[in-house]
Amino acid sequence: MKSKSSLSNSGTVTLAMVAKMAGVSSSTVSRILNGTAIVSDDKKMAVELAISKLGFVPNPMARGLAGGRTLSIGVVTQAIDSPFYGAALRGVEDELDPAGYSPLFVSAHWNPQLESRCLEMLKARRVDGLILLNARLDDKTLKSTAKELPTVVTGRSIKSNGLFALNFDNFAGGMIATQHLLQLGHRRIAFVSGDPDHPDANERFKGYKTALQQNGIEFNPELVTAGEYHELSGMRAVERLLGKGVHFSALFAANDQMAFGAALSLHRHGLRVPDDVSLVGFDDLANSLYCVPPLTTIHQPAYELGRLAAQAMLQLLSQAVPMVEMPAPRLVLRESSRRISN
Amino acid sequence: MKSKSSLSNSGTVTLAMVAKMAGVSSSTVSRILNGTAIVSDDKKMAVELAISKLGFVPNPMARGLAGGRTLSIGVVTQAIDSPFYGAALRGVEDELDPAGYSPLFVSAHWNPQLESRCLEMLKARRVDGLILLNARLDDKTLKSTAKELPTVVTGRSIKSNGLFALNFDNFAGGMIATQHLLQLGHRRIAFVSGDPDHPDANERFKGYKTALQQNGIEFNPELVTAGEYHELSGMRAVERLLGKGVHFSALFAANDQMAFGAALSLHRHGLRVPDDVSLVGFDDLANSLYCVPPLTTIHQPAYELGRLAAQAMLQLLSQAVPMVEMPAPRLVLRESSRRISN
DNA sequence: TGCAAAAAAGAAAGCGGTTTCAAAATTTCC
DNA sequence: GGAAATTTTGAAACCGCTTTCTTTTTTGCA
Repeated sequence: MKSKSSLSNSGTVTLAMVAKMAGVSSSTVSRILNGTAIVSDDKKMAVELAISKLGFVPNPMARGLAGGRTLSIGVVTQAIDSPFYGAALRGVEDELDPAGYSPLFVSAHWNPQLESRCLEMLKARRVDGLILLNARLDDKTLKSTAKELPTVVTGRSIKSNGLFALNFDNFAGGMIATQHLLQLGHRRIAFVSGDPDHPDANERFKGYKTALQQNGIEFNPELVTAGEYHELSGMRAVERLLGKGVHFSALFAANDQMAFGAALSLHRHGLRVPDDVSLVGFDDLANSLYCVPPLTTIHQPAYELGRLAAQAMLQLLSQAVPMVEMPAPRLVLRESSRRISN
Repeated sequence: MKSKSSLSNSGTVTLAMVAKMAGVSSSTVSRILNGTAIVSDDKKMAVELAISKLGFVPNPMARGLAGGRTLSIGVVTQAIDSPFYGAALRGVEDELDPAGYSPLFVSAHWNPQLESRCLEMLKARRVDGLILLNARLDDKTLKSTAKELPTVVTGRSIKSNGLFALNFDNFAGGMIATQHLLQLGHRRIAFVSGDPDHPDANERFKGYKTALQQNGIEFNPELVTAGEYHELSGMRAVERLLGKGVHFSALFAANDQMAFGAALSLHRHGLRVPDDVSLVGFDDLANSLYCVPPLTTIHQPAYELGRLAAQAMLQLLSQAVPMVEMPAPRLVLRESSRRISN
């Protein structure tokens, strides 16, 4: 019933209003806004004055429609509530924000089909670029989406036009963790692997095997059992190991979450960490530092991963060849591992 | 150098193309898309056929520009990488997605100024609604933004037009936790409070005091110390308590993260949980279930909080009066608390 | 069967910017 | 000093969709 302005046209100041107030054409205002062309100083001042006077904020919609850019970049993660991805997302956010880009987060829950749907959705929203954190889609699909949109992926090594991959050296990480245990005198080191579908899980496993081998210790399949990267699977893994009567003085879990589960299960069985079994995780989640006992683990810089991915994206967007590299894995020594007793 | 299509006009199918293929006007296609008016069945079929044949996906930009709606809703959280907010965000995501809305997440890091900037940014992006998870801005500001945009806030009780508040009963939660400890025979129950700026922290504190009082136990300020809702502050709190030589048989931390820190500190001092001191947290984070020992805590349904907030938003958006309510707090009994050992 | 009223479909005007193209204002240079 | 080359600026088309306003087609009823 109101006489006018039921829509957003009420308080909205438009570029045209700025132009009128400054006594120039809207093209000029646009050019100043985007730095698209040289504008005389006096007009520039007049426009800037008008902008601040009116409190003008460009409408991203209109910009997107007209300019073909949305200043938003799609970020597909596997689970927004995962401690690992959470940190990465924050890194992305922190890096993108000063550049004027907004991240659009979607979770694919490790489901390739869902992941493609997410991609479709992001494309429909006309994001300017795509960051895929540990995507589950195959290389071919990724390469083809990279043809349409600048893409940064993590967790795999792959090269293509418009595509940049940021990979952490999971193999080295696996080796370092195992070597650490070896140096402490452990010989029977159990391993809780991650989902074999995750390439990073396999790399960590390979690191484990290689370290053993390099130290002249035969790989014993009995000592390894599969987990699924979450706490419960870590618990179950230990149950299985113990249930089969397998003896081990140390346990290396392919990620921290499983290590937490393992620690609990060990505790339930009256085995103390690290006195009875040394425990090493992988990732260095925020609360690995605060669990009891604090967990020795391989530091994977999730936050930095996010920042780097975003940085690479920004470079891709400006036609540059991304020049970023992941830090090398390193061991964080805490209290869950110790020299073998007796 | 390519002859054409440097912009997005290459593979993009537009509504106009659908219209042409179906032999109708674009208005008709739009109407079918939005259900804005009745369209004869034969045209509808033709259009739907054309849509699927062409693989047409409406451009949200254009939609937003023309229709004034963006189908996106702004969600301001405090820290995207916090375990608590992570779960809530996932709830928001899960609820919004089927309705066709996309969340736009931004983190304010508990900084009111940053929070206003986030709001500005979201408004500039023309979101259709705002969900504020435990905002730090004052009620007045919230009420005024609610005038512009449907708003859902959590963590406070406030009523206004276009504003819906979803509050968890932190007071009751605090009482329940304390009563639990009391029932186990504890009399000297230490309390690690949260940041006094958080209204929810204060409510929990009040719950603690009230429970004591109801059981005829005098409140002893010596037993309470302030934390800041993160692990480290929980550690420090225990250090302080122990440093002052304060004796306590149980400790109630105003959130799980501080409880984790407290547990570690207790461990460092050779105090066993729960044998020497019972520990109760608040929130029931995902890994409270997997720490050693699993933490007795007050369940706060973070995921559901997110869902409910999103649900309320959807109802607000459809002009309805939101009909959602937070579940009552409940104790989750685990292994960090036990009857006092005289 | 014929005409007014209702329903369905189309034409066209935005939404708020960017960008191309052409005109006006400056420079440059012989 | 004036024509030609340049630099600034403006007018207008357009991005892809929604919506108002008409026009055309149906339907209802005498």
